[in-house]
Amino acid sequence: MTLFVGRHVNKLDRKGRVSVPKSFRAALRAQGSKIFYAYPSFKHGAVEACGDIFLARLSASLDELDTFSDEQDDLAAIILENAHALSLDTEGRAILPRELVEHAGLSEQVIFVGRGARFQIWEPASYDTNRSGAFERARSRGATFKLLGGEKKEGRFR
Amino acid sequence: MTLFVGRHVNKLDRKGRVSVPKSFRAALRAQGSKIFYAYPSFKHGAVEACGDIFLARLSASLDELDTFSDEQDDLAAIILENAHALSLDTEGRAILPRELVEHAGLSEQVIFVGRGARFQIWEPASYDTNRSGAFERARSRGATFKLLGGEKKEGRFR
DNA sequence: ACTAATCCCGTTGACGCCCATGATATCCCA
DNA sequence: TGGGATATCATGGGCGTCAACGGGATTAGT
Repeated sequence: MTLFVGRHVNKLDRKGRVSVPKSFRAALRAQGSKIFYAYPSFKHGAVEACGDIFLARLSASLDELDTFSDEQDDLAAIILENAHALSLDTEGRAILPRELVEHAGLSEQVIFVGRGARFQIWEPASYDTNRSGAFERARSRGATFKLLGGEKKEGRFR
Repeated sequence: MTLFVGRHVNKLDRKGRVSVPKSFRAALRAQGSKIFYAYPSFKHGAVEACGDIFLARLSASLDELDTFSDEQDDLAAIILENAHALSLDTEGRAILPRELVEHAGLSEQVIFVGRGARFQIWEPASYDTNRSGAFERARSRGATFKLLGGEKKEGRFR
């Protein structure tokens, strides 16, 4: 399975290293990635990251001439510009660039959050503040699955 | 058959392990899953679970959205984020994360409930309460089945 | 030579492997 | 048809292994 799933709390040691969760490493390996790409989230004070597959989608979107949305192209370009290619040491740890640590306000503990093709890295307190309500919001608006069928819309980033 | 069918009562031991019913394990294997994914149910105080196939659909539905649309509260994203990838030991048992145990109020006994592509894990008392409620509601509406026929198994029922 | 990245070990604790036991269901044969 | 033998699954617990972690040693880069 090439997907990033679930939440994992790990420590950021004083050398700036953090262990990437084992299941995330497995997903990266399944994507053929020996490294991963991390960039600041523009929606939140968090780090966002992905493997080769998602990055390739971003790149491909810029190469298309018939752009659907200039806004999307801008966002893709911004990500590619601000992405750091991070490698893993022999124990499966990565060193987070200072820029990203500051953007996300990371300290001792960080939480990895799987979101399918991507994942995020949060300061636990920020994560609680920003995301703990999402579950409740979804419930209260009576969220249900609509699609889940085999058919898919033609979208970009495929 | 890759579907989860029927009800099975199993024990949650003091290590937090629970045997996944044999037929459910067979369904997972038929899906090609050596693991399964468990997450808190939105509607009920229960654990919901699925195999690779369902989870891959969730992720695909996220990819169909514009990549940068406001996906934060999307149901699929929330599930991916709250899901735990659980593996089975040699005996076919999984350890249920504390978060899920608490959400469902599980104690000594749990009941596995097949729901087709997914299954649920309930505290037996909660299940009985909820189920009898659903039964009453359906009967008072004079509900009829549109699709396939109804119940197939005689199981625990109160 | 100084800084930073990578490697290498030792420690710790959780979880996966293993075996032994119990509880059912199935079969076989007198 | 009854009852013992067998197979299968669920359960309990001991123990080894490995992932996460911390820190020292080594290499690389400018």
